[in-house]
Amino acid sequence: MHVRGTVAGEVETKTVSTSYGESDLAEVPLRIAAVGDEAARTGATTRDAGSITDGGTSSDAEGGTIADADGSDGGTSAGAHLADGHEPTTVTLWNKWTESADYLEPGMELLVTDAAEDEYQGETRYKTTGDSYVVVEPSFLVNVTSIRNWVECPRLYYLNKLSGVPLNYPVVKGTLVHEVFGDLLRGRDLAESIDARVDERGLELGLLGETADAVAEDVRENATAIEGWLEQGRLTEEDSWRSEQLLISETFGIRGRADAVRRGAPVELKTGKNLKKEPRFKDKVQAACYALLLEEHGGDVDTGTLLYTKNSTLKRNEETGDLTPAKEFSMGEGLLKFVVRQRNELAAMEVAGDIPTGYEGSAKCEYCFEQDTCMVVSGRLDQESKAGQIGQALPDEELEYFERFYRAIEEERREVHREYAKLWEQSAQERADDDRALIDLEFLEKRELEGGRWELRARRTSGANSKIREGDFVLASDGHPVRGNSELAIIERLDDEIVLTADEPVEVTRLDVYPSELTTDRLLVAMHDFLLKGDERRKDVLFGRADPEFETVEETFIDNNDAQNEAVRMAVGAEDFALIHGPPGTGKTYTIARAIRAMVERGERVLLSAFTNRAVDNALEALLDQIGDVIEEDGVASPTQRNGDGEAVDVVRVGSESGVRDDMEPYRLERSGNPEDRVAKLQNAQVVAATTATCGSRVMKEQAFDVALVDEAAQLTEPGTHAAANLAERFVLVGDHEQLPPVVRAENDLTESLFERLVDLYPEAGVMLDRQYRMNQRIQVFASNEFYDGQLRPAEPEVAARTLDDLEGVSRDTLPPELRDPVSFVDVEGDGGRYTDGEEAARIADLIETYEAAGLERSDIGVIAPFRAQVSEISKHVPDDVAVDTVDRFQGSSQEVIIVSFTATGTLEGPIFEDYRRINVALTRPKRALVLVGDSRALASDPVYKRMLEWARA
DNA sequence: TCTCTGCCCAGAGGA
Repeated sequence: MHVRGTVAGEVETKTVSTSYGESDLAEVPLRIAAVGDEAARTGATTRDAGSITDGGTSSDAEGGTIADADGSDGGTSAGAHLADGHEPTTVTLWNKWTESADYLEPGMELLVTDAAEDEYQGETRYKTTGDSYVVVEPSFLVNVTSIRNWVECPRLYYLNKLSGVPLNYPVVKGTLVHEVFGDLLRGRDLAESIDARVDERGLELGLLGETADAVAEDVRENATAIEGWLEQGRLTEEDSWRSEQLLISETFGIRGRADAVRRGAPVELKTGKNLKKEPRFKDKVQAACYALLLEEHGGDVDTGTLLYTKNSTLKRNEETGDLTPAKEFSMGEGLLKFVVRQRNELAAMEVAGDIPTGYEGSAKCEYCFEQDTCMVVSGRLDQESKAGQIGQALPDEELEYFERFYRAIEEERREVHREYAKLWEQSAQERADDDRALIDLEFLEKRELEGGRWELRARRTSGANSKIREGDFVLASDGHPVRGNSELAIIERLDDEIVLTADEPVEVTRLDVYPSELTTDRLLVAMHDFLLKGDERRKDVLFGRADPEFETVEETFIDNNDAQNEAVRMAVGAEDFALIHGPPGTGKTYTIARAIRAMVERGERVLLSAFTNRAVDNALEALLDQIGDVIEEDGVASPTQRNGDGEAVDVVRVGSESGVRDDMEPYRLERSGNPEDRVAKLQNAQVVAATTATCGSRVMKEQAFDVALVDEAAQLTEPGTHAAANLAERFVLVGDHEQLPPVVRAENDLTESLFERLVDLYPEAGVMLDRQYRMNQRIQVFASNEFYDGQLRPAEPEVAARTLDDLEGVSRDTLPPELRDPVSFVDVEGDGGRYTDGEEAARIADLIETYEAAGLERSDIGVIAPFRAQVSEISKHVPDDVAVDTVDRFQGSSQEVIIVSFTATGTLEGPIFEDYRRINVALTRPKRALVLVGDSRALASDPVYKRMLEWARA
């Protein structure tokens, strides 16, 4: 039977004499969550456990045997122990599993498979058996490559995570050969595959200075060896192959993608050489990880195959050694258990937030090719390290900064891991309710595509929403993302009918969001680069050791708005950085565009970035409008724009097809194509626009800029801002810290943006744009007084006086008197719902009808609510062409009329109302009319909302 | 259960 629970106290380790001699044991006090054949193993709820039908994994079979031998039945004892699970139960871990016990701390999760029940002084206990695996924090999914790196050296694993892997040819070639291998397994023609795969990586190859022909030849050499070996196998035996399978083990807490699975056993491809008889140890470890994954998915694996393709390209006379590419080895239980113990050590360290020293492993530093890097990082970060330290440690404030942000980023990572665990810990319905899955789909068809991939189609049977979008990676399954038949797929189209592509066919009935650590990884690397690779002068300024400097610029860039003009001057003249504070409607996007144009005219190369694709595209559009004036004069309609002097300005948007807005597609840099051509396109671009996440990509990290301009900077974490700023000599941040802060999963230091910190630290390095072009004077008053010290004013009399009367066919006189003022309040007591309010929704529907009757277009009206639930409630009451959304999603846009639903009865409770920046955003979206709908008693209970009420009713 | 965007996934290799 399997035992699962939470460590409830200190672990006691001792050595005892047994009939086999001396043995180690560790006694773990465990608060038991589940005991049984299935529920405990998977950590699933009892209800979920019942739905599992295939009890076919080998460990289950063994588990059953042990339970029978003991004469006890896991299923029945489960209920008994769950009921009195408050008192910790002692679980004894024997022999080598005591190693894993060493990492246990109270509060950690522990799983013991195939445990035996024990009576000791009238108390029920559990102990490991010969078949047991002990898994520490099983819900923390560790990557196979992470385990592989960790086994090589824990410090190497850490360095990889911290500094990332830069673009280099061996890695790109290795990836290409793997892709071709996958294609061959799916039956694609070799020559065709090579051409297609090399073409797809045109941009990267170009950056590496490679030509398509040379790379294709190199890949062909390796791939031909594989092809030959595959042919041999086909001739001699009935092979069943599966390529590139993503596997998740909820028992062992491992995830990974096997290159190939042949007759149920893993095959790993390596592009390097190995002249020894045996595979390298770390390669065996990798294969063993896949074996564990495959066992959980119903296999029984006792061999692994390593394929060293370079072996077959070597000449006999070059070296004496074993030149056969394929090396098979048998996988014993000892290796599998070793791998699990290593995984435990890694998981425990990650969960505790510790940093490895290298002493955990046995690798010899003098043989390590990362020795120098390791010593430098250890030295500069003042970390204990087996390799030793070189260089001077960073100043204390920088070390403190590193630790603070490392901790914060790792907390974010653990949140991502919790998302993985929900794949099996939550039921399908819970996942769907959480918008993380689309369930109950009707499978329509599968179709093999050219190149061996598959197109899958399914239809929705309900109108349920989810956060899944086109271009996303999802787990497509025939029922369960982890236990069922499941493939990593890409959403190609998402209407009532859903179109996906995947490597292998699945009869899709369910789609789950596949969480990604990518953003977290990039934040960590960005912080590392800032502290360890960055410019000393920048650090002096950002750590308050030197003041930011500005070159005086006399030129007038914008002649009817002093603050905007000053902002452009500061942006252009900044030696270090400049800050542009742009409250709602103050033309910050225009100001950015003007500043970029000025920089480009000075011959500078500019990076334009923001957190979201939408913000990047908005800013890019404004820039194109500026330089676009000249195109129209010249009649040049191409992505190459011309500047004021008639010189070509090359603008490139870097991003994925699904991320970039359709009208910016002509500017998007396609990654595939001829390497020389691709790289020229990027290197010649004077303006490159990309999200901050993309700025952390290998391709973007090869680029250098004079200036980085970051829009919506108040919504970026500090490391996120570095991702863009690291690529440039100086930077300009544009944003408004009185609007919404960065979105982070955990409560931590990431919630304050670099923008806000610098505004506080160096107010003189910034300008606030104080003229707004959006709101009627009456609408603007509250936000101006409450959030901008009364500094925000209408840019022109026309703006101050704008009303609905200005719109064609609209007359305020036909509105009821209470709606004629630009700001009105509609008191609705509400239905007392927590996250919805049907009465408010109904009232809002009436209001929309009233506005329509007065001649307003429905598309001119927007409705804002604090909760997603209320957004869908309102959507049920109002026509489709009225935009209804959360505050968060309305940021950055505006409407003629905005109706705000407060969704609170009696009191204002909950964190959503505590952040006043959210009301600032909601109240500053309208141009001509704002209607607040809510319960006046609730609103009056908070001083800020009370002032808002007084203003609205005045 | 408060809000929620990014990112071709994970792994690719050197000695």
